[in-house]
Amino acid sequence: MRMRKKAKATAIPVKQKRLSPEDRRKEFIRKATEFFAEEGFNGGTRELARRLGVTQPLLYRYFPSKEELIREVYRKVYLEPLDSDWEKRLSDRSRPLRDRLQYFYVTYTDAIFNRIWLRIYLFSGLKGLDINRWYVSTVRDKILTRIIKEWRFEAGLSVQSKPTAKELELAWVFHGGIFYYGVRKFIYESPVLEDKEKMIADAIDTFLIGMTRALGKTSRAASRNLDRLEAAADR
Amino acid sequence: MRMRKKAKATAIPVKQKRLSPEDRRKEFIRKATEFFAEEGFNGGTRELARRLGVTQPLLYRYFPSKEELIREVYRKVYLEPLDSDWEKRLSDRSRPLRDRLQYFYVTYTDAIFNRIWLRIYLFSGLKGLDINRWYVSTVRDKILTRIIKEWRFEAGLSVQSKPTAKELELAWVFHGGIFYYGVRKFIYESPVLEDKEKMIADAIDTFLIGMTRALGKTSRAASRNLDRLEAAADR
DNA sequence: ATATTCATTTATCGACCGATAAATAGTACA
DNA sequence: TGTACTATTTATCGGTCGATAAATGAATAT
Repeated sequence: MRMRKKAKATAIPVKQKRLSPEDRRKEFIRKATEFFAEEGFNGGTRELARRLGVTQPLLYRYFPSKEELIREVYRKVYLEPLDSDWEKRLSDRSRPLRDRLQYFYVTYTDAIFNRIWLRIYLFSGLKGLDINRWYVSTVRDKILTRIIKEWRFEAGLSVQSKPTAKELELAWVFHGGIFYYGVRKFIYESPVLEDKEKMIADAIDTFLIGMTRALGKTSRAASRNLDRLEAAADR
Repeated sequence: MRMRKKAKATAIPVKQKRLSPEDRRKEFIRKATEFFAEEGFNGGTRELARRLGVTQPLLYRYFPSKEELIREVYRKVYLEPLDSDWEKRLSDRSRPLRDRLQYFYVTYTDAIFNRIWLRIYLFSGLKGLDINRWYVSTVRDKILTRIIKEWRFEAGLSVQSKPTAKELELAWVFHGGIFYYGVRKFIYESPVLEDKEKMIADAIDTFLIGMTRALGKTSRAASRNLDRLEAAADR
């Protein structure tokens, strides 16, 4: 059934305000992110403008088109979780990999596990955009490949060659399992184990053991490492 | 930029056909599923009708509204992967749990790992519909709870009590990791390890070891079982 | 052959969409 | 205070949307 008539927005006569263009623009992008996260990218510019407390044509003074505004939203959302120093810390071999993974996934999920980020990510993912492909590649090349490299180092294996397809797949399943926790909590709004850090710790332990079991059997160092890991997992 | 004018659909004069109402209806739902999977639920009824080779108002002879047509799509998609005998087979204790899990996840993912199912699922999930909540609950109560129960049995633990939050969380991360494989392949269209069965086998091995490590330590049977599992994982 | 039935098409409605042009009003500076 | 500048609003356009009513025409019964 189609809505007959929308209750006319009671035009509360708020005194017209003027903001500096930069502030306006930032505010527009910020609120547009919230708006499109809830409504999807088919949300109308009129409703968006209403929530911004301005009229719809004003949007077009700041963005040449709705599509361009949405592109700004993408840029902000996709770059947000990546502007950290996680890459450096992930490679800091003065600490055990297990601790580094724990730190990385806690901070990374602090950045992306929220309704807005996840919904924008999923909406844009369904559109098959370049930026989404770029992000997935980045996760693979910058995060998972690095994790595999560090794991190989701790396992006493060669660090030079590219990760094998099997290594990558195990890392993806691990990463995806953690990611899905956020989807369950913020998209499906399903109850989850409240202690996120514990969930991550368990996933990491399982992942490291699984990696060593499935791929690290060939070296003595790997076996020693497995023992150590399993002992650590007892904590 | 907005499209100026759509190239008029060259009205190829296909002789008007009459189909039986039942066939028409089924065909409409089938094609509508494909259509909405690609375009999202904001796809227009005119374009849908064009792909069906009929005119737009005809849709309203078979469905009172677009919303009702979409509901039929939901019903079909959400029930499709569940009309199997997996629940029985998952509980068939004459076979090792590892094999049962392998069989279940191979057949389950055979059903849901395709572009259409996954996209409809994600689109509808973002709308926060009841049927999506119902499906997630079903996965938890019928699949994961069962898996935990069977795992407990093999581990020599009590089978009576409900799964703990921690057990459920480990199972969800496992399940989500596998699910994400399908998302990567069919939504992000990212390259994945082509051998799906191998991916599932590795995920299962890792999961079972992880479960026993994290939760099964208290019983002697569990320890024995762990040894057996680790031996099996060598295969 | 003619009448009846109903699947399907043609025509059209009102609402909403993104976008543009012109009018208005807040602000800064002389 | 007056004037120039521009942020913001009002008004409006063409297009698309879901939905409905009326006209058409293919199958079926008589």
